[in-house]
Parts: sequence; C-alpha cells; structure tokens
Amino acid sequence: MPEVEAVCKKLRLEAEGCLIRRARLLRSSIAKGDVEQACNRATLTRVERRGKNIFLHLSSGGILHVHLRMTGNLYVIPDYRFLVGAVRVVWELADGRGIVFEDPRALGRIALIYAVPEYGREPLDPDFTATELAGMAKGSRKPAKLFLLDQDKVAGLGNIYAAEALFRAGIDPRRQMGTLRKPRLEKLHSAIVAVMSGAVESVYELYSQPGNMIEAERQTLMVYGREGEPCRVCERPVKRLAQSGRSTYYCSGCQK
DNA sequence: TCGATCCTGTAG
DNA sequence: CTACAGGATCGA
Repeated sequence: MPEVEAVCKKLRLEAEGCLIRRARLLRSSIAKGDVEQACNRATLTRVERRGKNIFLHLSSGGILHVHLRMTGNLYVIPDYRFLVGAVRVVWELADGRGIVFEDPRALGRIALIYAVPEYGREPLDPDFTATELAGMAKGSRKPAKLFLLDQDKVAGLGNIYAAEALFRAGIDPRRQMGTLRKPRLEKLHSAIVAVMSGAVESVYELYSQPGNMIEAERQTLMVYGREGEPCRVCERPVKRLAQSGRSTYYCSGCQK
C-alpha cells in the first residue's frame, strides 16, 4: 500500500487532468472490459486509492480499476513512443508523454468499472479506531497475521507491514485474533497506524530516487526478510514460518 | 483453512 | 535445477 500511495501521488502531480489520446493494451489477458475504448480521447480526471487499489477516473464516465499485485508499476514517461521493460499497457497522452503500466510478472490487473467498490477500513483514516479494530477482531479465529492481510477488515496491509505491525505490537503471528484483549488490540491499532504512516512517508521519498526502492526500504524493517539475523531489539535470531503458503517473519522473544 | 493458480525473474 | 517473491482468487 505505501508503494501504491507513492504511485498515486506521483501520478496526480504529473498526469491528473491530462487528455489521453488513446490506450494500447499490449497484453490483453490482464484487462477486463474494453479499456481501450473507455480511454479513447478521455481526460484522466482523478486518481484515487483504496487500500492497494488504484482508481483512474475518466471523463468518459468509466473508471479503471488498477491493481499492481506483486511487481506492477504505473508511471509517466516523457515520450510514449519509447518503451522500456515489460510494459503491459501504455496510455498515449495528447502532450506526447505516456503513462505506462509495467509488470514483469503480469499478475497485475486492470478492469473497466463504473463505481468504486467498498473495502475495509483505511488504516490512515483518522476515523479508524482501536474500538473498531476490536469489533472486527471479536470472535475471529484467524491467526493474527492472516487477519491483518484480510482486505475486507483493514485495507492495505500486505505481507511486509502485517509482519512489522505484529512485531511492534508484540503479538505472535499465529495467535488467534479473537483471543486478544483490548489493551493489546489498542497496541496493535497504534502499531498499524505507526507502521503504515512511516512506510508511506519513506517509500514516497525513496520512490523518486534512483535504485531499488524495496531494497532501501528493507533497511528500515524490523523482521520482514531478516530470517536468521539478530532481532534489532533482543538479538534473538528472527524466525520464519509459513502461513497459508506465505512467509511470516517474527521474533519469538518479542512476540508472544 | 489449505493448496493451486495466475506469471516471470532472480537467487542459491 | 529448485525455492521463493511485495497479492488475490478459486475450489476442495
């Protein structure tokens, strides 16, 4: 989500209000609906983010729902005729620039829709409270990590920041969500807000700099991707386990 | 609540 | 060669 937010901010600055001459779909399997038709001579009126989802509002009335998944990226290039890398879609702007959807793994998706759907709570929305989190947690038998990945509960937490938030809150990722009591949930709530707002800031800064953004962001992480390395707090080696086929990193000393 | 699937790239 | 990767969805 921090990356998605960075992508949206950049796109708003550079391309909001711009006229799209046409869109070219270079890999049709990633798109649903007639994306090319909807973009034809349409203005990009607004760029909106909900969780990890991007919504590109068009003056034609259509909305492009873009999901970057693992390796997708969306950015403006100076000339739409010069494409580099795994470009799946290019929007040719009237001023000669282009917006590209680049995605080497091609897991990202674009769909033409007409209304923005509902998602879970935005962690950075000031209305998101610990009480609300407690309400969602109540009765849930899901392991805490999987609960945090559920986009219908809190929208935007991914594998990295779910692990980081649990570390900060001192919660074992396998712990059943419904068994956590209020004080601990309050701690988790503030951990989520702190982790996400910090990440949104640092990723946006790194986003405009050369080099691999994720590599730089890794330096700031407490547990994610650090299996075997000493915990930055208690020195115990960071552990890794699989939950629903995905890696979870945690510290057995700090997380109970 | 798993595992497989969608894809490709990279590290070991 | 195998394992793994920031995500979501589907069917068992």
